[in-house]
Order: sequence, then structure tokens, then C-alpha cells
Amino acid sequence: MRVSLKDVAAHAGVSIKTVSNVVNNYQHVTPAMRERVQRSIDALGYRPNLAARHLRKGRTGIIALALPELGNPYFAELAAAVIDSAAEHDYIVLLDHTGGRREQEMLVSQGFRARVIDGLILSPIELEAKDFRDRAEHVPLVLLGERDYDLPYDHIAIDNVAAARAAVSHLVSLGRRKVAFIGARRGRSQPAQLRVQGWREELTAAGLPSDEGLVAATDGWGHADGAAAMAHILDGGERPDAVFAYNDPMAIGAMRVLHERGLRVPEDIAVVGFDDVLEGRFSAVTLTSVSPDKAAIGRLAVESVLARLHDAAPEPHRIWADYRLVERESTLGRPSGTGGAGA
Amino acid sequence: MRVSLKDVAAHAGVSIKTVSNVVNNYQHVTPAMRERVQRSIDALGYRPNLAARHLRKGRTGIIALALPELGNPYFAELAAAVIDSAAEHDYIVLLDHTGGRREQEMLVSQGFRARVIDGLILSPIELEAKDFRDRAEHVPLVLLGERDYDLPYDHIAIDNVAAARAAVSHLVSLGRRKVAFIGARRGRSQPAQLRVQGWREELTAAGLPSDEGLVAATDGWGHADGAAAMAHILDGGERPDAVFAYNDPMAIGAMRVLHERGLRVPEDIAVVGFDDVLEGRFSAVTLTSVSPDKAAIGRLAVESVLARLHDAAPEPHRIWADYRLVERESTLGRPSGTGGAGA
DNA sequence: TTGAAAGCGCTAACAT
DNA sequence: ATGTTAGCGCTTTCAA
Repeated sequence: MRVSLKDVAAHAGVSIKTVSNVVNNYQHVTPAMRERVQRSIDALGYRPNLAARHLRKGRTGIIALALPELGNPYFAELAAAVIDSAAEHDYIVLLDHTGGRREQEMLVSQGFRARVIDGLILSPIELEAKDFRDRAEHVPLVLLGERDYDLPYDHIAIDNVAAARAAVSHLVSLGRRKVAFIGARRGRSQPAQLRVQGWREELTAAGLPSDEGLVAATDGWGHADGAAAMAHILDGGERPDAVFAYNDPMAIGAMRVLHERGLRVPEDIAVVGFDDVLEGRFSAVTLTSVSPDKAAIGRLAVESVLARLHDAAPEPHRIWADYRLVERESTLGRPSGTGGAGA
Repeated sequence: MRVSLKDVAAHAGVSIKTVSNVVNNYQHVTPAMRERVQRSIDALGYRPNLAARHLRKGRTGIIALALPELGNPYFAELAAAVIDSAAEHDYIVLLDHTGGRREQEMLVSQGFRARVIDGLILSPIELEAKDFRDRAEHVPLVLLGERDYDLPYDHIAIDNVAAARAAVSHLVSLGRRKVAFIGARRGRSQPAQLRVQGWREELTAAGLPSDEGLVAATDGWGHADGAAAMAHILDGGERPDAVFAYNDPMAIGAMRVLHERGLRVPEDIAVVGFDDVLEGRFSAVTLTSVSPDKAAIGRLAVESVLARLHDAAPEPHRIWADYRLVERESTLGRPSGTGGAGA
């Protein structure tokens, strides 16, 4: 804030423009001049004032990332990926979390929370397509997450239906016949829809039941919700031989309940999660999980925003990220004679 | 970026100043005028340009939070607390992560990563006191974390020595006589120092050994490091009856290894972690842990930066946040006849 | 290759 | 209570 271009110019006995040229690495500056100006810059400890630059250029170098919940390790890991990708493009990331609450998501989407940004990456839970219709905000928006939208924005996601089918298919191939789903959403909005759909499709294809008694709805998606859902299913008299959870924390919460009730994983009940968070690799019974390529999602999201920012963007479209099923003890059982926790 | 004060002024048929008055909630504006201007603002969808405001006022409304690792749930939860506290003061948070690497921490501390901020909250791992000496950056800096610094900055932390002593004291009171520590740092910098110190002091006070064979050094502080450290101790022929881990992920990694080797927690070896992350409440054996008041830490950090920003700050000083020891199954054992996971 | 000057959108000092 | 205006520090024509 202290020393400006003007000061440097005065010190070096040149014009402001010349200093600016040096600062911005403009081509046509004689080495001698560059040298001389640089000396003044160093002497005075000049640092460009970004606010002025931003005002002039209309860009801030900041993109916002709005996630439902940082406490969920999937989102934390995703945030790390976005920050790293942004840094590669000299962008920094403003982080916001919405708690998955509609009002917060609205504020974010409308740009009321952060008004200094060049672009926005949003992972909505509650927001419906219509909520975006009257979006006055003009900065590029990129959507993340497992829902299907019909909106003129890029949307980065993995194929949730296929991924869910892969998870269930794995269970079926292991001989499981009664596969429960935990983590369907109670109430209006239904982010789990695609995973429920994949679950149902695969079971139907295998000639297995997917009735409502096997689906447990929850309010949230944390460990505690998974535990409650698992307890609910068992208390309801159902006794599945496998559980597919909306995400890893829920799966781990469910495993905790199974453990408390003396049910063995996977012998009595196999468990598959979703997101492949670190935690699942070190639980007493390591967790089989669908593993989305988080680094790719972060990278694609950043690249999408920036492309749109630079007008180099194609029609808004769905962008698929990769995923794979990582099979661990919660479905395969404990490999005999092994040591460390699996990858 | 599109519509400016000038546009609104023209649309409403008033001066720029009047519009500015309305936007900034200036007192002396007649309701009628306010109404009229507001209508134009809404009609045109005016949004203040923060870059311009920033240039003029020298403030951005942004504080940066630089954490070592978002993947560590403790830091993720802390970030959430900071974001929420900042929001209460109409500040937004730029998030950065350093990976605990010295160069990254230097860049952050010197302000090279984010140059649009009013203040900085930094949780350093590698940085030494001397690294801060020639800090050219002028924005207020607040330090977080378990190290002792002798620096002219506010430093928010819990009393790590006392907290570690409380953890070890708990183990000793349970009759444990051989308490290992995992998570001392290999190499130069030693963030775990205070926790090691508390561990040693309490053992010494109890007349119990704290020799080097009971301390396992690691490179990082993740699940895998905890697992490796635990394995290392057991392979080294030591057979502690309790383990105090630098943090929860390490404790959980250690428990995984104990589980693999058929050792029971807590019957054979009791385990205490640090940070009280969600994960420890749902592990097969729930984890006893030191629970820092994360919400308070986040709040105090934000308040410190803002106070310094507004010149309302006292001498830089150490600010203690609260903590407590949460006792769970990994030391107490499984309570008979209980259901859900403990708080 | 370098200089002069306009103006990005806003706030604040001053004027009315 | 409202209007006028200077200027924050920078980039960018345009001119030399």
C-alpha cells in the first residue's frame, strides 16, 4: 500500500509507464532501462497494488468455491484439489460453506456472499433448477455434485448411476441377495436420487428386491445419520446381507452399529460406501468404496471456470470425471496373512 | 462489473453521492429518496464493485486462512469455524493450504500467495521464529497451533503441555504403566514438542519411564504415519500398555495396526488421541481424545485479526483456548449394555 | 522505446 | 439532505 508506481518512477527518473512496462515484463524495454528500474523497485520494496490492477482490468484473480460441509472429508479433499489447481493458474480460492441450506446456497449463487470473484464453483444440495433461472450474477458458474440439472452451466460429476450400479453389482457378484440403501433424503430435495436409481436398476437387473423397506432415509449425511439409518433398518425387522451407503461417513457410522450389535462385516453384512475418504482405509474393517477422481474433479472445475472467463468456452455441458470401485475388507473380508491397510 | 454507481444515478436522476449514500446506509437520506434510489438499484441490478471500493478504502473484507492440510479433519473443522466467525463480521475467507512445507508457509507469510487480504491467520508447521523476523508484509498476522513462538503476533492455542498431561494422567489413573508416544517429528522442526513434553512430565511425575524406545517419530501426521509408528514400536520389541498419539488420525491408524495384530483396545493397549475429530466417535472402538474448543479457536483468531485491523488491539499476546479430555472406549472399554456412539 | 494522460468505480472532503 | 469533485494505483491508448 505504501510505495506506488509513481514513487518508483520518481526514484528512477523515468515515467510511470516505463516502470509499469518493467513490472509487467513488457517486451520492448532496453536491458539498461529494465536494470535501472528494477534497481529502484528493489530499493523501494515496491509491490503492485492488486486492488488498482483489479479495478483497471476487471479481474480479481479469485474464484469462489462453495461447498456444503467442510467437515465431510470428501469435500475437504475436494477443496484441496481445487485450491491446488487454481494455484497452477495463479488463482486463489475463496472458500464458503453452505451447510447444504437453501438460503445459503441462494446467497452464494446470487453472489451476495462474495462479491470480488471472477468465477464460482458451487456444489448445491437444496437448490433446484428454477432457483438458478433468475440468477442475476454474471460471473461464470460451474456446478459440482451428483444431481442432474438442466441448466446452462458446466457441470462436473461422475456418472453416479453407473457408479452405484458398479457398487451393487460387486455386492451381487459376491452372492449378496438383500442389499439395503442408506442415505436417501428425507423431504423435498433428493441429491441421492441417482445413487438410489443405480442401486435399484442393478438389483432389478439381477432379479433382486429393492423395496422401500430396504431404503433408509436420513436428514443429513454424517456418521451419526448412517448409524441411525442402520439401526432403523435392523429395528424394522429387515435383515439385509449387504448395505450400500450414500457416502463413506454413513457407511462407517453403519459399521459402528453393526459392530455394536455383534454383526460381522462382511460375513453377516457387507458394506460399500461412496467417496473413498482416507478414513475408510484405516477403519477396523477397511471400507470398500466408490472412488471418484477428486483431483480430476477439482482440476476440471477450475479449468471450466477459467475457460468461461476467457471466453474460450464451448457450450455449457456435462463433464464426466472418472471413478473406480476400490474393494476392501468390508466386502471381501480380511485377507489372511496381510499387514498394512490397503490402498 | 457492468452497472456502476453512475448508471444508477442517471437512472434515478440523482447524483452519484446520493446513490452511494443509499448503498452505504448513510444516515441522512430521506425515506422517499432512499426508496427511489433503491428502485433503480434493483431495476438495474447494481452491485458494488469491490475492487474499486478496495482501492479507495484500502480494505478488502477478506482474510486469509492458511492451514497445513485440509485432509486432516481437525483443520477442516477449524476452517469451518473460522469461516463462520468471519461471516459474522461480514468478512469472507480465502483458504490456502501449505502442506506444512516451509516454502509454502514462507510464501503465505510474506503475502505472495494472496495479496488482496486485510489479515492473515496462519497455522505453521515448519516456520521458525526467525522466518518471521524479516516479514515485509504489513497485514495483521495471527498464529495458530501448538508451537511456542516468541514473536510479536497474537497466538491462539490451547495449553498443549497441560492437555497432554491430562491425557497421560488419565491413562496412568487407569493403571497403565508403560505409555508410548507416537508422532514426534523426525528432522529439524518439532511441532509435537509441547505434547511430548507434557507426556514426559506426567510420566516422570508418576515415576514411570519415558525413554526413547517409547517415542516413535514420523514424517507426517496422517493415519498411515500412525500405523507405521505403531508397527515400529511393536516390532522394536516394546510392548506398551498405552499409546498417546499426536492426533486422532494417527491414533486411529495405530488402532488399525493393533487390530490387525490381534491386540485388543483398551484391554491390551489403551489409546488416546488429540483433536477429537468426528471420525473417532464412530470407530469400532471409539477414541478417547483431547478436545480443543475449535469454535473458540476460530472465533478468537478472527477477532484478533479484526481487532488489529481496527487498531483496537492490545499488545500481541498468547490467547488460550479451552480444551477438555473426552473419555471413550479406547481407554474405558466398551460400556456394557449401551447403544449409540458416545458424545 | 518511452512519455503523457485518461479513466476503471468508488469514497470522502467539501460545497451547497 | 444532496451535489461536485479529487484521487486511490494501475493499465492502456495515443503520441513522441
